Amino acid sequence: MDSCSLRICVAKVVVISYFCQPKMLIMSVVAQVKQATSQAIKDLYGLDLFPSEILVNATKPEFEGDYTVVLFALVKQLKLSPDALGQQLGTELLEKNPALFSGFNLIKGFLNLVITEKYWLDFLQRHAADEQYGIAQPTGKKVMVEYSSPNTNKPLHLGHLRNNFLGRSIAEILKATGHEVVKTCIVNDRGIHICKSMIAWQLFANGTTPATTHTKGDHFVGDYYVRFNDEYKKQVDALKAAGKTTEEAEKEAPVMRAAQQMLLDWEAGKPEVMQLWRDMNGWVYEGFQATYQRIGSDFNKTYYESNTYLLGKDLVNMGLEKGVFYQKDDGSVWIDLTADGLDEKLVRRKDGTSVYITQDIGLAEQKQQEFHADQSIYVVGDEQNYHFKVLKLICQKLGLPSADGIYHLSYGMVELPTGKMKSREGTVVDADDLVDEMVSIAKQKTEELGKVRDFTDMELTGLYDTIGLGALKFFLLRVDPKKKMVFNPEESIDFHGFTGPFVQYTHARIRSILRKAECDTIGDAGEGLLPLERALAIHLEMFPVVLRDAADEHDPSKVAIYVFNLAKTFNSFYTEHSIANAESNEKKTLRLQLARLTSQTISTGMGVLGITVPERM
RNA sequence: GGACCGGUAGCUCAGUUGGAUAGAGCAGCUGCCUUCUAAGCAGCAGGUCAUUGGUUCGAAUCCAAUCCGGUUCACCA
Repeated sequence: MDSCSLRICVAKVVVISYFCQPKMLIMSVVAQVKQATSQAIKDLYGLDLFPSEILVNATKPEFEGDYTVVLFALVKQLKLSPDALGQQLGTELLEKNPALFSGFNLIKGFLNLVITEKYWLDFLQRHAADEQYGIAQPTGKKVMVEYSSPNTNKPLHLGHLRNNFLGRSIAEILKATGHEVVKTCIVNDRGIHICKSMIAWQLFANGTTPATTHTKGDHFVGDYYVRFNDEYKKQVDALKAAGKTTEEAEKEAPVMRAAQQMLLDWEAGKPEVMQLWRDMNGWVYEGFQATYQRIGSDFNKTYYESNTYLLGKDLVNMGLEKGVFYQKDDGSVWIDLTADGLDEKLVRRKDGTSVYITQDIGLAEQKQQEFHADQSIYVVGDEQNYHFKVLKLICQKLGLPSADGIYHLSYGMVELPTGKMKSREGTVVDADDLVDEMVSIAKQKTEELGKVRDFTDMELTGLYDTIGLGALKFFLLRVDPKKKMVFNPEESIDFHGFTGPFVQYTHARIRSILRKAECDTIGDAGEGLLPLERALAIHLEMFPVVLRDAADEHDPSKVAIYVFNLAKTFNSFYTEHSIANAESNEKKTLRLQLARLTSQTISTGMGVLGITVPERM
């Protein structure tokens, strides 16, 4: 099989259970509504319910109110009519929580509650100038996130971008929710696929290098990997034409034999092979580094398979002693997972060498000893779901301390409108090319609009990168990671609607106002919240909860969706009400608070997605 | 064959610990720039939530079966 099925990306994250987090100074509105409702039911009917058992939704726009308690479940337990229960509960809630509720109405089984104006005004006053809004206090928990994890035989492609953006983002989300994060990467720098590039280089390169050909190193090496496969196919065809079966031809093709010999030489440490291997990997790393820098990937610790591929051997012995593993007559070592609904799995070949999963067992243990993380997240494609299920199970059976913390953040493949990307058909979308194209379209659109003609060249370059990469990252992160997604070049290049540039644009507009308006957010905000002002405040208040949900579910798309809706809400408000020329000083203060907190929240939200937001665009 | 994942508007996606008339964006159609950036806003149109049956006050959401698509089950990584 093609070597692109190697572990392409891996990342580990530790999930911290909710109750471990320090209490937020102020509970979210929804939490308060649940709490108050729980208390009211206890006082009125003597029924003890956890706040979490009470269903509270945002009130639908067509009804009056901010949040809604769904009564049906309670109706049944309390044997009351929805109307009677709603009236009693609404009255009680209002009476006991005058600072929280200012009114209620009842429609069928839904108790719609109006939150007091003062609550929202206090909320804005408290956070308007808070640059840390949404950022949680430290939890004391440590999480490892392993992501990116490339092979050194070819450049990064579109699939790697989803992995890199996800890994980086989940790391930032975990940081924002108070966890200490260690970002790691495992580089697959050895094996038959690397040898293929090396053989092709020896045969066809005439000693050229990235420097002499002015080629980015990873692309240079990738070209020889392709060259190998071309040559291999040619030789196989020739052998078949000479009467060999397909199987024989594939085995006997001279380039394949040479690659296999080279792998043996590498394992034996043959000096000239090692030198070539180091040189070519060096070229690749230089290329990767450039790409990583551009897309914003970085790592606290990089592991190399050439160092880790022998790990786990002692753990196999331990497993044999413990009786977790068993040995077959031919000497190979296995674990029987049929009782867990899985199959038997080989952990050591009959020749004594270890297999992929054995290395991973060893590496999990090494990471644990090195960093003592509470959780270890692997950002790896869903084609390896089975692998990680088995990995965790084996580690658990071995009783390794790292076992329970293993979490596979599995994501779906990125497909094109025409179907899957296939290197043989030349439909692989190269990461560098794609980034270049996005940036160049950002340039073109920006020039068309002509709003930043006074920018210096350096500022313009920065802006194009911000917008082009923002569009790309947002496009890949706005979808639930678990699901496969279709990358439509035309749609992804759109800068309108549910896109990164839409959110960035909203931010730039707000910043423009704040620059001119002297940011006067302290002061009397008056009374009489208008519907759009209230809607924006409600939206802003949800941010910390959204971040926490995204962390708990390892899902950056929650943040992307939130931040888009926030921008949309702001834009409606912006169109309808003037901020700088508000009807009164109080209104101006209030709207500046709203604007400032919105820009801050957009900035933080986009920040955890790895997207920067411009001051102007 | 076993296991797992998915099927929601023409397209790309939200919504799934069961709750109000299933939501966005794009594409299509109407309006809105002498006023804080129109990369924007307001509106129209667009649905058998794969199919069938079940559970119940209530199902896109839960259960069963079926159809379709994908991944995986290597002495590959």
